[in-house]
Amino acid sequence: METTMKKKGRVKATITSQKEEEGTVRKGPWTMEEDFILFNYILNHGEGLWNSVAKASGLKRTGKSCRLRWLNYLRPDVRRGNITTEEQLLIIQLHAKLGNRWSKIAKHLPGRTDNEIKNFWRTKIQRHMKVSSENMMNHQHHCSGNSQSSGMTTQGSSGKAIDTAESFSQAKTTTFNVVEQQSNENYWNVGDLWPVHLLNGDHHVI
DNA sequence: AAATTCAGCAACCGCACGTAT
DNA sequence: CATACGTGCGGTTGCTGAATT
Repeated sequence: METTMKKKGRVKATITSQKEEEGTVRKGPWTMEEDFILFNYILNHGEGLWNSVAKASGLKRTGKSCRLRWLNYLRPDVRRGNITTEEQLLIIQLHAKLGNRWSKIAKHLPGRTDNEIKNFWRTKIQRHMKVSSENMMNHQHHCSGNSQSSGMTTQGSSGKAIDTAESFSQAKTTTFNVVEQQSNENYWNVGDLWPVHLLNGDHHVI
């Protein structure tokens, strides 16, 4: 997977968004106004046909960007932060079964997005696994010396993390405690957008 | 108190796949 | 059947705030 050189995306994106040239596609963080527009539009017209959403709503965003914003943030049933112990375990188990099929895993966790699960996995679990495997390596050096199989699979490009569930759930009971996360204070609450929905008297979505 | 490092997360990109023409 | 287009997915980047030095 050669993706190391290919993206410098967000910095450039932010700059262009600041310049705000006419007719160009906006990138980077969403503003509250944009959220408001998208939210309202989807309430009135429903999800799907994202390219049309992007055009018809007047947003200078790509359809992809609109979709992502809706799915990961604006959607009313989306739950953010505070991944419970049960959810953590479920993620581990599903990942052992499905590999990096984040959207599949997300389907088993109502309100969770593939992006959130993916981030959770990378930041919390993968990091933990790395530490564990380092510890294990040290331990092996001391004990036997020649066993190559570490028992840790850090997930290659397509493989499944066969042993991660086991090792994680073991470790979890002893050392791994995911810090309860605050939902991002930097962002306006989706609830702030809800009154619009009610004002419109429009209930046919959701 | 200031500088530096680390961790978390939103959002981008490219690719793959499905459907329409 | 071939091509175009729209959508979804997974990997990656880089900003930001928190923690540490």
